[in-house]
Amino acid sequence: MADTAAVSPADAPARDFIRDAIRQDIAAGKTAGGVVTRFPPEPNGYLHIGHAKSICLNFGLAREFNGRCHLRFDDTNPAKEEQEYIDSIQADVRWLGFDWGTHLYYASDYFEQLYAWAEHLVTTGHAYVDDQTAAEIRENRGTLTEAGRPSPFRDRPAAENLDFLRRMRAGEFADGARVLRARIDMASGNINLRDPVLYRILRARHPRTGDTWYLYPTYDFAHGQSDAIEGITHSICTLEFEDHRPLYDWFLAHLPVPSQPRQIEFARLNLTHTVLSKRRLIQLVRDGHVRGWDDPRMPTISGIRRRGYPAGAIRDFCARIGVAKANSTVEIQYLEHCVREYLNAAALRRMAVLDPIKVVIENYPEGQVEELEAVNNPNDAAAGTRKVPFGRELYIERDDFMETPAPKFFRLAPGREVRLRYAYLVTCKEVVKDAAGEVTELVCTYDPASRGGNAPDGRKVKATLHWISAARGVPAEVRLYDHLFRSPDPDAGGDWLADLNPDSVKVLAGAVVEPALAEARVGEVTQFERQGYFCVDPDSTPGKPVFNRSVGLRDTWAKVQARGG
RNA sequence: UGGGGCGUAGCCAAGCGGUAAGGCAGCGGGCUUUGAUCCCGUCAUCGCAGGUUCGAAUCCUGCCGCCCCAGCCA
Repeated sequence: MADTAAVSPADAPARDFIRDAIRQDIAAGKTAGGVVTRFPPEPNGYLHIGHAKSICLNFGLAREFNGRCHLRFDDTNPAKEEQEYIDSIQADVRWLGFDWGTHLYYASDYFEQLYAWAEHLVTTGHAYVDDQTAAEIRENRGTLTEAGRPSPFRDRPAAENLDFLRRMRAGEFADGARVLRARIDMASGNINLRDPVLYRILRARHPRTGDTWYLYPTYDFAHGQSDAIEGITHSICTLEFEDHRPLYDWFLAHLPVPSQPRQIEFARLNLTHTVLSKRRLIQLVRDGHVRGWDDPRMPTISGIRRRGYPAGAIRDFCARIGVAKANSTVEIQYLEHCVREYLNAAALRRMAVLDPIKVVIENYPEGQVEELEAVNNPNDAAAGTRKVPFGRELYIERDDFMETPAPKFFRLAPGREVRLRYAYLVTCKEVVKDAAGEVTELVCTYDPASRGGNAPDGRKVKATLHWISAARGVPAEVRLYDHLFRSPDPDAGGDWLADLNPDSVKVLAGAVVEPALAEARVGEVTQFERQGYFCVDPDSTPGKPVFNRSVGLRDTWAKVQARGG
């Protein structure tokens, strides 16, 4: 399945408050060097669909404005970060279809410069070393309605602060013994301005800098300055950082930074029937509620990829949900729609019987096999055709037969004639059951004159079924997925884990697929006609392919059934 | 009760003073060798209340509701 398949993104150029702001900045001459954005993940977990929104936004902006987008790891907290995450994040961004060129950076690349700026703030009287414990600092920070109290060390002489800061760097003090704080305003209504911590002592091995540092900058002290160093013009982040913008700007104003980036905040993505917080995703993996970060039920990029969602569909989804500042939760059905739409154009059609029931065509010659021509994609003539073997013994879907057909059920039933796709019209003559009363076989007759699917007399049938030759079909395992959580908002009930969907995966070990599918490669997605889109899982073995259902086809019959009871 | 945001249909979202785009879902219909795709139709007066104006979702005022902030996390 080519990722280049046509999906028409909105014809009109995207329009949102961020693009408007950038256009204004360009018009005002504030972007002489071009528009530069960045995607700044912390390598403490795997990327998920929410990050995809940010990635598409940042890289998309760079593309639209002929600028560039940097990939920068926000690796300021070695206690939580790992190389595994650094690697997976790069793979995921690439898979999504974006390229940072030579612009791969790490906040840790700037540790030396950041430290120099810390000394600068100390020297200019804008920062001080605080000896208070973490508890004391918290205590003195005040509350939402009460101002904070100044630290007893707040007015320490600059020379003394500088000495302590250098000794902090030299590793003379224990973890947590002292911190460097900005001297701003302990009474500010914005708590971020109540003398925020700039550096903390932390003896942890950093994935990139190893053991060279005993102190690490906080996010606030690292982020804006890193943006400034890289010449980022627009630093786009999520709403929870809105309160940090005054601090972001404060650093840019008080330090001799090489550029003045602008921070703009947008609402992060929320999706129904899943969770998107890193903490929870980690918990799902660690506690074994899923099989790993790439479990097809996970909203992670790696999970989505294994599930068979094409990168192009994700990009389309991100473009269609838009960017705004209102908190919002997108229905997961919208994502599924985008996947279907993309795959409808791109995926080849095949036949597969998930839950087989045997059919014997009693008037079809024993031992005879015919190769019937089937279309690969009715919406794309260029996809060509293939041959599908037909024989006396076949399998059809158990759901496609009802001994006593319900109203509006127009598939196979005793005495009823239906079409076997690309093959013949067949009529059910007899129902064979086992001792338990379970239907084990259907005896049918076929109309030899209906080869290909149409009768010369022009008579119509109301249903067309997919089928597989019993002799030539290939056994397969098929995994059907449903939403990971039962309710739209797993949090609503108070205990999100209690909302886990016990039926989020259903394994069908006895499926049988057409021969052409035996050659499908891992990751390839095809449409199983009348059922959905299925992706070859890496668990596949030479004799037995394993398929993940990416998403089902729209099922009007299921809807009718549900409505009718 | 401090500070910062947000409120347009079930969901997402345009709109930037001139009389409510689009997509998803839903509903009705057409086409059909996938009950798929595709096609057509249908589906809101903009949180509330005042005010300004010839005219307001768009401006002003006051309410109401929701979200974020008191990590040496990001």
